[in-house]
Amino acid sequence: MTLEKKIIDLTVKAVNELYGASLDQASVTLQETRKEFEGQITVVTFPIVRFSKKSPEITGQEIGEYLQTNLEEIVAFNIIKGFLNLTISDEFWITQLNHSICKADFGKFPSNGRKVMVEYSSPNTNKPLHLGHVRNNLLGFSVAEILHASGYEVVKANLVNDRGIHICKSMLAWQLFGNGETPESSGLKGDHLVGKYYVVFDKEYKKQINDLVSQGVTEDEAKKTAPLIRQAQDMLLKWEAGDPDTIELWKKMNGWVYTGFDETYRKMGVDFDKYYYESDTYILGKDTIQEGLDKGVFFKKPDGSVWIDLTSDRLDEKLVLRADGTSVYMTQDLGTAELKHDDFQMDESIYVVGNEQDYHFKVLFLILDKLGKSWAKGLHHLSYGMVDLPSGKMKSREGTVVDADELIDEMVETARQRTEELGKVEGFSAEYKEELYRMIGLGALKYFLLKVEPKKRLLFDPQESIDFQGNTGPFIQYTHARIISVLSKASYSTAPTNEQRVSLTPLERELIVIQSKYPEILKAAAEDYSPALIANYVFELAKLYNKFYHEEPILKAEEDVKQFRLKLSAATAAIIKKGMGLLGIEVPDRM
RNA sequence: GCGCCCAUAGCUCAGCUGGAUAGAGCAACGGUUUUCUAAACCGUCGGUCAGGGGUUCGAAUCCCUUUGGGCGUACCA
Repeated sequence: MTLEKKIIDLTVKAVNELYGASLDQASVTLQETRKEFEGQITVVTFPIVRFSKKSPEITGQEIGEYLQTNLEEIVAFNIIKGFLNLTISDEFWITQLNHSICKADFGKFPSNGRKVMVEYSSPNTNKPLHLGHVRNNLLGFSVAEILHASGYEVVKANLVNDRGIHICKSMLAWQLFGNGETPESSGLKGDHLVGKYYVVFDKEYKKQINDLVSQGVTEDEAKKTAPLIRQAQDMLLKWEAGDPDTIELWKKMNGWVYTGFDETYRKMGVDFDKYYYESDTYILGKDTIQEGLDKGVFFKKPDGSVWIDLTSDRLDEKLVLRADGTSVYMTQDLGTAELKHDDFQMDESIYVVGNEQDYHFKVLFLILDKLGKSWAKGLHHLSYGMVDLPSGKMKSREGTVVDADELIDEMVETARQRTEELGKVEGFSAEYKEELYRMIGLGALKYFLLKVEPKKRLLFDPQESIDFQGNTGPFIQYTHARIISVLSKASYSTAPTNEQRVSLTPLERELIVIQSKYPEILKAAAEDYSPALIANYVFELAKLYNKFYHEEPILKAEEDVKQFRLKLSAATAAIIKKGMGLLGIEVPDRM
């Protein structure tokens, strides 16, 4: 039983014995004691005052005395303005360090027997990945790691959007203007090559629209009748009909894209257990529609289209199948949800998708619930905000995007420059240097994107967004390297548990207190699907360690103090490494 | 029009189920290296938590409302 739990139980008991009232556990509020006061854990007495019918000060005094006599861990207490601050014995904290924090499995929860799918990335195969996708990928990967560490079995899935009119646009443009260009002949990465033709399509298409408009056609009409869009639509029909030439072209160009994506994924350090392709799943969902009709959840309009009425849930009527029997987005998402569940029988399923689809997922989950799918309540949309540039929103077709590959390369390059300027690479091998620059550059980028709450929009200024000082990835990586350096100077390997330490300095105590919070932070991050909680926690830990490092000597301390501080340092490094690992960020031993 | 989300220091962000004088980082200014990595540490400056009501012993946090921004409201995905 945790100390917090003991305090809560005893407080309830104290209220019962002292005031003859029954207080429920939830109304005992504990919080961390503010730094300026003595103590580590604080009981807020205000909720108890109505039972004690005494002033907060007297109530605190009485509860405090009761707790101190009945809990050996509490060695002192003080009351300030109705806040009962409890001082926990140093012995308790030392025991925490020795018997919990130093364990290899600290912060790793045992299996909870539940399976969760995290679907993320879900790219279109007509253009390379950009900064927005990077946020998506890092979020998805990190959430998967966090859920795994908190006891889930995790399946990472990627639903690739590999078909549709937008794919045909790239294919058509390549066919018309490509002159047989290939990744090999052009030296372009496959996804970039295909993306180039997506832009070409748009340019040529606009040209045709302008021509038509200048001939007196309205803009709307021109958009619909321009030869290029007609050809693209024809191509889509041919694709759906299984025309061999079209399929061959599609396979060839998608193959280029996948090769490119694989490289980008590898660079970002993300991976997947299962790929789904929309070219397989887009026909799904019709059975579900029939099921819904049979159950009376859906209804048919006179034209034959199928709808669901969600007005009683304060939403709209929503189309789920066209009059001609073809699918809409919702149709295939219904089918895909069933497919995924049939494949894995997971208890929960997380969709990492941008917040412009909030409404879609709300409706999707609601429909599945109305269809009586027991697993529908385990579905969750992890919605995240767009990444903005100083110039505004990113738009692929207009070329105002921050390309993922370029961004990563630039980050690594900046890391190289910074590191060399600091003159820290003497004696490092060429291989290690490359590895280090990659770690730091990527660490900076990942931390920058993950430290912000997912649902918030994010402003990315290429000129100044990514720093290497303060609340950044490199700061935390540096702290880790520093600790490893001290440990290696002391030839420290394993933690002795029998040093004679009995009292702690304030900074040592603070460090153990914050270290012991790691498991609950991990749990909260898993519940909220929020890597940001981990990021902010690790930063606090690193910051506190740096202060400790600066103020209290380690190697020059007396032997038993030295051993203790080494152990404290090793524990800090281990938590930093684990925490950063949950964010997909590696930490170097030297930098 | 309707629905959802956001608004905290000059900038980028924390702030747990309401709790003590609202916290970091960056930027600016000033200090700290013959001592374990100065990508660090310490200090100064900086806020009517968008505005207004309400609930409460107590509100950045909950409710209502106004304003500003974003997204959605497609037989696109």
